[in-house]
Amino acid sequence: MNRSRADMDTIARAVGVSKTTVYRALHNKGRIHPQTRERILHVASELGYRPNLVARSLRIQKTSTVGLVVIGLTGWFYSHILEGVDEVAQANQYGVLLACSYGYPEKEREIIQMLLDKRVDGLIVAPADPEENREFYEELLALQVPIVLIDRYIPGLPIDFVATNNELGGYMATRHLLKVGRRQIVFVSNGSRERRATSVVGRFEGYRRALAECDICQTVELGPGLPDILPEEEYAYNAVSHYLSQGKELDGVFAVNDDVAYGAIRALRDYGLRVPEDVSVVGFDNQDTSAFILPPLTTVAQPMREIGQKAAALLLERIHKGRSAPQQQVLLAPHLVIRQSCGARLNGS
Amino acid sequence: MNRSRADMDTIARAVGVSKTTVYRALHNKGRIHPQTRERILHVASELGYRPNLVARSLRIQKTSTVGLVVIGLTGWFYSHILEGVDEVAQANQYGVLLACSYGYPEKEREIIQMLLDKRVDGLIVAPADPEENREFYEELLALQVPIVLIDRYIPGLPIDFVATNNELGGYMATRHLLKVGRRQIVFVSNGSRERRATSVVGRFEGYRRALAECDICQTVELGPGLPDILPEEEYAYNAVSHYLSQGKELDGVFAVNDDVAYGAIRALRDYGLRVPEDVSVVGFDNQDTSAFILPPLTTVAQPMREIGQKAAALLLERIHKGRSAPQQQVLLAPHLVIRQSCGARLNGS
DNA sequence: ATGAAAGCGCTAACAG
DNA sequence: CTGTTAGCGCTTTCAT
Repeated sequence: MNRSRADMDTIARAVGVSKTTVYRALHNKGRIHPQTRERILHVASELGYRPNLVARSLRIQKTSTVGLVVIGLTGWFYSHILEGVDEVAQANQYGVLLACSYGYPEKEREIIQMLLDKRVDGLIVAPADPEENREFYEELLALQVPIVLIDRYIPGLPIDFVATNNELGGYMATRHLLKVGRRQIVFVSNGSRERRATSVVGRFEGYRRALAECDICQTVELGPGLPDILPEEEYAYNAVSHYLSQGKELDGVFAVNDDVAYGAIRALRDYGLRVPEDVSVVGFDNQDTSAFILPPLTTVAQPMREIGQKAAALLLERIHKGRSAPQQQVLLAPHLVIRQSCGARLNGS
Repeated sequence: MNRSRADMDTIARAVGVSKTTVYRALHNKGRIHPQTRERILHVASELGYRPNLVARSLRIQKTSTVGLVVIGLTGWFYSHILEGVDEVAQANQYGVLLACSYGYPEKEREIIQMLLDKRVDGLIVAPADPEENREFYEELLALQVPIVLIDRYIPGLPIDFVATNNELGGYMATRHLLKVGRRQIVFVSNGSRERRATSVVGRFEGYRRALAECDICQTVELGPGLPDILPEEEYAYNAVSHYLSQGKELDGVFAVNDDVAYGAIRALRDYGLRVPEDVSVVGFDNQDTSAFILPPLTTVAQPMREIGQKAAALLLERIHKGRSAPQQQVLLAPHLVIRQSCGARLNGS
């Protein structure tokens, strides 16, 4: 880190003025003689001066850095969220300190502690579990740490939060399956750890509500119980295959995300069922790939990049406005992208 | 940032000792009376003391933070690299300051400047362009900034670098196509900006070499020239469709990555060509999805997470060992994953 | 075994 | 218009 070329003091000495004057010249603040300013600026660039932001941070008690903790990065979802956060952070001259919890609540705590020790100005986090770290978040709240949750929240805690309206998404997906005449619709989720996340729970609730509206009270869930194996496609493939091999029936699949849908479709096919003729399937996320597989996947699109942007914007607002302002819950609307995996529209793409 | 509860001075006063003693107790350094130590530790946790890492950084001239700049995060590739970096960073108590260049060389410079101002201890970067920022990197080199490049390098500059052996990957892919009897093999790349990257150039070179070995000197490249439109699937779809619509022929496709392969396959199908019966295609990256689409995609797998890990490890080594040690170029071996899109093995997965 | 004091590089209040 | 001084919270040298 010792590579910086010169500090303000060096410049001051070189020009023959005081450090304060250099400061004024560099920040164009307060009265300063244009000539002096020029000389200073010239020498500064001559010496390749660059401000030491850690010194500044220490002095002004603010780092212009936000901490971002997510479950993992390999999925379509968080990648996009991250870009959204990055965009607004860059636009506001903020840095982003990133770390993954990989789904472990205790790691999440460690990471956050570390970020706090590094004195980030605020935090954006996708909590690994809705319950495990409840007390921890209560403490953060008490400490007035600016924080906004994304994708998942901690029920009952007044923390700002931005996500897709997952319940609505699940409802829309299921309604669509119902509309194309399906009645034996199963919900395929992913690993059991993920299953507890409020986002997944929301999708399931939407699914349940839609079924209930049609007087179907039995919900069938595939996934939990199986060993947690990534990749998601494989997990789903196993879940659906297992269900089918027991002689159980289904004519519709609501997959918790597109990757899961791919795995489900493959399992159906391998079992001799045609999609969409025999079974309709709808996914969640609208990955780019979903428009190009066969059959093109009907899926619930959520505005991921916007979640990231909105979360960052909200956090910056919190950081600047401070403790005031009540909790904000931003729920972004999902929308259904109809393709061919449900048979609703066998042409088009 | 003012939310910290107590500093060393507060503790010192509370216990009735000096700041230095508190320091010794907290770090368990030097001689200190066990009793005093206990008392200090107790009061510290009582007060919820947390070290101020920015103060420490200023003092010791080291931030325990690395800067990471990538092109974008929405692809399979960088997501995985990032997790690799994150893993070893966490294991070594380092933080990761992340930012995306989105492919713009000037943004890349700005970002790096900002990271340097924040005094990161080192940088990991996937340079947007092999030429545009050449001088800039020469300066960084002169300034002795610890830096390792990933995925793409700047030809001629002695900067540490870790990536897949892309030339070999391209060669393996093309050899395979040749082996299954294909002779009219086209290379489908993506946007023209990306096309300049050394990783893509490498794949192309491997493709060319394999063809040359079979006395095929004509290479055909699809992609460059078309408007740069994301998503990649769509770009590839257009490129292949356009080629086909001109009445030109092909019996093999080497796609620069799996997403491009999906788009290509779809274009072939829509044109009435069967994969793998009429045309063989091989991709690059081995995304999880590739094993589940139809036909399962034959593709060149690269060890992405390892690239991230290795890059981080190499950087930390540089940071600690300093200027010594010659440039290191780490090329990780790719391997071919044979599925069914080439027809070499119509069973299995 | 403990303490005093200096200083990392910057900002900001106060004086002139 | 410019300079002096103090201090952010920590580490480290030198005394005691």
